[in-house]
Amino acid sequence: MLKKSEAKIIEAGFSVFSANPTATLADVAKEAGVGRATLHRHYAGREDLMAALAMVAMRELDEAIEAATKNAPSYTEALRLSLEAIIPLADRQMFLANEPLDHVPEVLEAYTQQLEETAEAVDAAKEEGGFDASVPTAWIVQAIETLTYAAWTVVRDGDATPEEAAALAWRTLQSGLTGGAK
Amino acid sequence: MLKKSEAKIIEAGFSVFSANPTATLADVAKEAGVGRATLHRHYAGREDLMAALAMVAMRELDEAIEAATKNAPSYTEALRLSLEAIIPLADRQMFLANEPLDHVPEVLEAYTQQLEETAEAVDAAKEEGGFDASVPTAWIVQAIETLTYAAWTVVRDGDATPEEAAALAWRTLQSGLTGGAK
DNA sequence: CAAAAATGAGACATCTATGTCTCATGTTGA
DNA sequence: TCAACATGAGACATAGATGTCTCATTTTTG
Repeated sequence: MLKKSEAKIIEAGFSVFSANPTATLADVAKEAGVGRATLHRHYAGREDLMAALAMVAMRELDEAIEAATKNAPSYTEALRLSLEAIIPLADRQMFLANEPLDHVPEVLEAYTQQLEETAEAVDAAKEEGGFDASVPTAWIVQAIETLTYAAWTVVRDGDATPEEAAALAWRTLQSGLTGGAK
Repeated sequence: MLKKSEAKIIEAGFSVFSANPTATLADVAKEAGVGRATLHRHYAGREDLMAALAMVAMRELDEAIEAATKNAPSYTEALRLSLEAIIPLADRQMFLANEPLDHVPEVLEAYTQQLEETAEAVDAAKEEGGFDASVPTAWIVQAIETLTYAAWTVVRDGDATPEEAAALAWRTLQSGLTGGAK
């Protein structure tokens, strides 16, 4: 459990960096209603803070997926439910995608594990016939990631509700966007 | 036509910023084999340089698409050919996606126009039956963009050749990744 | 060749984010 | 209540990137 100040700083970090990835630590402290020195007492520097945010973000993703797929009837359906569950979280976390955190071992390990879990889920769905076994797993994983991003984008732009965006992303993955001839 | 130094600086900009989006102007000048002052003589600052890079990148995209689709038999096929043509250019330009250039009117206008052209192409493809008319154009445009990014990523990671990646991206868009039941 | 333009190198000033430290104040828990 | 602890405010030093300027040299152009 995080202490009170730490929680406020983390929350402010998500809020401020989502709006502006190059925001200052002073901006974060201000948003958190906390002195700049206090921020430094808890997080040694920008990189530490970013790493902490990344860890929280990945834990939130894990929990959301866990909750969404607890009673899923199949691996394929679990992937669909995961996609749906993740989209609302995306706007809190997308800024992390552009942060160079690979050299923080803890973060790298957690991220790698998440990718592996997705790959395993995709492989399991392939077994069920949910995905074509001849399509590389690496591509399916990448497509899931980027279509999640696409879904978040259209929601952000007001072009769709989260539910609509999730449905579109899943349809794109599963059956594509082709229409019948006119 | 760019002068010699300007061309070298632009090329160095693509190279250096692709590898590290937060690289210094000094890094760019060094890579260009040019004095730092010379860089400033041509581009007032980082933002100017980024805007110039963005304009060049968009012109390159335009030209690649123009060349690839000149003799396309249909709008749908033109989109497929465009996707294929764009992927090899992506690694030069992806760093621009995370730059906040919206407040440079020239860049914003060019970017908006590119999106509009894509939307028009998608609408035309819908007329042909290439895409389901009931799927929002905004989603299709977004899916094309993000799957292009996905394709670039798997190529970068060595998981596919550009041709394979283009084929996978197009298949995902058109017919999805579903397999038959096992 | 001679004038004009472009360049390289480096000095210089500036600005901003960052990180550290101190001290007075406030908060919490025993 | 009282002692340990956390915090806010602000001063301070630093480092790095940026932008400007000068001057000698090179390159281009007419």
